Amino acid sequence: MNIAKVVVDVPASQTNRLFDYLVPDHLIGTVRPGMRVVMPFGPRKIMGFVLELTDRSDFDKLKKISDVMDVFPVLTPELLELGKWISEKTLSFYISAYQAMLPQVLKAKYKKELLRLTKEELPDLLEEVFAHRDTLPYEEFVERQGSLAALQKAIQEGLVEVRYLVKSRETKKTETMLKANRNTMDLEAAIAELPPQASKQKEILSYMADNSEAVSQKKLCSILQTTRATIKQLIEKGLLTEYHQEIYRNPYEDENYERTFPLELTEEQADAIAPIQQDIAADKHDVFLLHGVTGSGKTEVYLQSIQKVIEKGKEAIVLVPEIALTPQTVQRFKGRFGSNVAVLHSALSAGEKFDEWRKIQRKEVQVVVGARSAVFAPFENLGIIIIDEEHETSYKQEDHPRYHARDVAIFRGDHHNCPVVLGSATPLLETYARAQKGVYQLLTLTKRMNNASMPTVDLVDMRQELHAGNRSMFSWKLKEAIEDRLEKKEQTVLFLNRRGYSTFVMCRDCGHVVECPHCDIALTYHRNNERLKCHYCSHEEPMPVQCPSCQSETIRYFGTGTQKVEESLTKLIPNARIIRMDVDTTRKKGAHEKLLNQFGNGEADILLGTQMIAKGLDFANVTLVGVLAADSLLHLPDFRAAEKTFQLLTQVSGRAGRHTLPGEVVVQTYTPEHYSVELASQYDYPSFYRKEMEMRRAFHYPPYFFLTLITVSHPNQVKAIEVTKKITLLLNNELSPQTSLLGPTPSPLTRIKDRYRYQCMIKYRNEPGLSKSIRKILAMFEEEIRQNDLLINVDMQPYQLM
DNA sequence: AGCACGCCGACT
DNA sequence: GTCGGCGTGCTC
Repeated sequence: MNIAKVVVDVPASQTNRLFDYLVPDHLIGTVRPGMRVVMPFGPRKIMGFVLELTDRSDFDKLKKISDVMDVFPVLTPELLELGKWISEKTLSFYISAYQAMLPQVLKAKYKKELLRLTKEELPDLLEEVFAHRDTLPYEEFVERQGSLAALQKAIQEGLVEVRYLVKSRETKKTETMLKANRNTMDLEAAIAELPPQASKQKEILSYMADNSEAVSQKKLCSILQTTRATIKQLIEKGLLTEYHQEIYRNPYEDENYERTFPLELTEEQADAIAPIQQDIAADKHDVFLLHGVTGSGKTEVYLQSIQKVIEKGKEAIVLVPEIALTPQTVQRFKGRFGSNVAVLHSALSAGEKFDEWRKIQRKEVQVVVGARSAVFAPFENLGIIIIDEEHETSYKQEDHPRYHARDVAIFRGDHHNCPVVLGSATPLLETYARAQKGVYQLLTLTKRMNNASMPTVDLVDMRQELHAGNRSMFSWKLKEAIEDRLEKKEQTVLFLNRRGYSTFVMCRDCGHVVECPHCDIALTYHRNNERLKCHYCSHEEPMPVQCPSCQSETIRYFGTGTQKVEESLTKLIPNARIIRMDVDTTRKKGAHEKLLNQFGNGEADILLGTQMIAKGLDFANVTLVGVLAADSLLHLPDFRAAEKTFQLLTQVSGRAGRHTLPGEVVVQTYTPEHYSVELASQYDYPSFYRKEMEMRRAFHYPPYFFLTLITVSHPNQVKAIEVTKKITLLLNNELSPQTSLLGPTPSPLTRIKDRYRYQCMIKYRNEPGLSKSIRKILAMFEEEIRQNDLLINVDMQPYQLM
């Protein structure tokens, strides 16, 4: 078993296969599958993942592995299998799939440097840049414009060597620990020997005499109000020793989580949890859809299922949408399971993420709560996987590998013989359809906890409002309701859907809209620095004083950004205290949490925000929810527009009246008669499901048809169209006649970063050879992709069509 | 992806 | 002659 099959860290189609390497004698037994290794690849050295060890190879000139990067495998055998499956399913490279499973810091960092091999003076041209150093970073050689010819000559003559360094980015945080050097008797003696003015030193020593265990320097300083300088003197006198101990960066260190205990389940909850717990007990894999109205206590079902898993000595993964991974959510899991929980989400620093990941790897926790990528938690004894808010689009990764966390969860659930629970108040249509067909098992919660009723929903037709002479963005009804809450000292959540309504800049004279010079999209106005920004590339420019087209000075920003809503709200109800939550106010680390805490403490009357306040918020004093523009999603070119509208309205409404006070929802809309708006106001998911399924069937959309989206992009528009056309024709020959091909059509955003984007949509019911056909076609364009700045993107089961 | 090799036109 | 431009092909 001295040959390793390795996936190399080169994301390219030509290297997307296994390479064989010899394991040198001193590494036999050390190198194991799932470890990262360093090995020569062509003239350089790179990182690779060992997939397996064997004793034979078809290749006769094997090179040797140069180094191992890990003490323990970072990928379990299951994850190695899973990676293969993902890359095949999503048409990505193996290496990309494996990288996606690991924390960022385990990605290799490459450095190239020049190494002097002789003690003698180098030729003038080289010595100039070397400046008598033994090593020289290669970038510096390039920066200082060193002579390539002189370098090549020196390498041939054996004076200089190019060295390739492969390093991992991970760092381990350490803490300085202090220990007394002698036994207690000696310490007393030492205290007596110290000069009388060394009072602090004496204090430290007597503390050490009282506490036999080692103590961290940080702790000691804070207890005794002293500093490193004093401690250092004692170390120099040989009375104390210091050493460094590895510690975890603990992002939740300062927070005290109040322990919670299992609540008594309602009858509905008990019925729902029973089949899940049966599966856990029997090591059986099923996929459950837990369909429960907002506030029906889905989380308690999760918590008590996990409890059973922990009792069995197994592990649990809980996925939560990034946007809902708030301290409130974390609190619920930490509160029940304490330090047995690791948390993984994007607000953590790279080092913190790595530490949380390591707790999982070392089996120091049994529960992980995290966003999409937490589905790869390296547990080896999984007992349950839970995906909360299953319908959320953030579970689909939007760049390679374009995996869906649900698919990964089901793969792992099958591998570990454990249940997968998908929870939602508004399941994705595809999911509900599978539950109807019996592929998934449906569990339903129809009632809210505490016998709370669903808030009443008032639809306000904004067209009538306009006819009646109200031109503001707040209807009379909403204004009255807000004022009423102010009087009663209750709170209001105002929701604005930003998409399609962001602030663009338009000239009132000629109608000219300021667009990004590199993308086909209007620039967004940012008030704080009076500048216009593009949300797709990094382009930024100052707010024009005159219209660039007609020189008129009546150029203004339009649309309804949260900033603008805040302004007019302040005008309308001057005494209201408002907290605004959007991308601008939550950019800083911890800002999100701070704002929510303020609102929770009653420091404001109104919480105004975008998507990020739609989910998971639970404040007892909120009795009014206002939706400013319910149909802003409805007119986007997306077959899920109606579904997304229904989801959003339901989720937002769910924020009101969750506890003892009854809730009310005011929904402002221009299309109150649309079935998604109307049925959401009645909380009627089943009717919405039936209606929407009819539409999907009629227009050949999921779940009746599968979709695959191929996007071609190129700086030259004609080239992009041409290639898309060619691909469409080729596919047409390959696929069955029942499959429909739409294309070439321009992407909804035709130009991004100066690249034109055209697409071809494949709609199919049964196309077993599709991946293979696409692979074949991609191979045909391989050279052009490499040389001609052509990009072809394939998304199997796309979510965002934009 | 990187990197070497090799072939060609443009210079000291 | 040889420097450096880029096209071509390989990496166990």
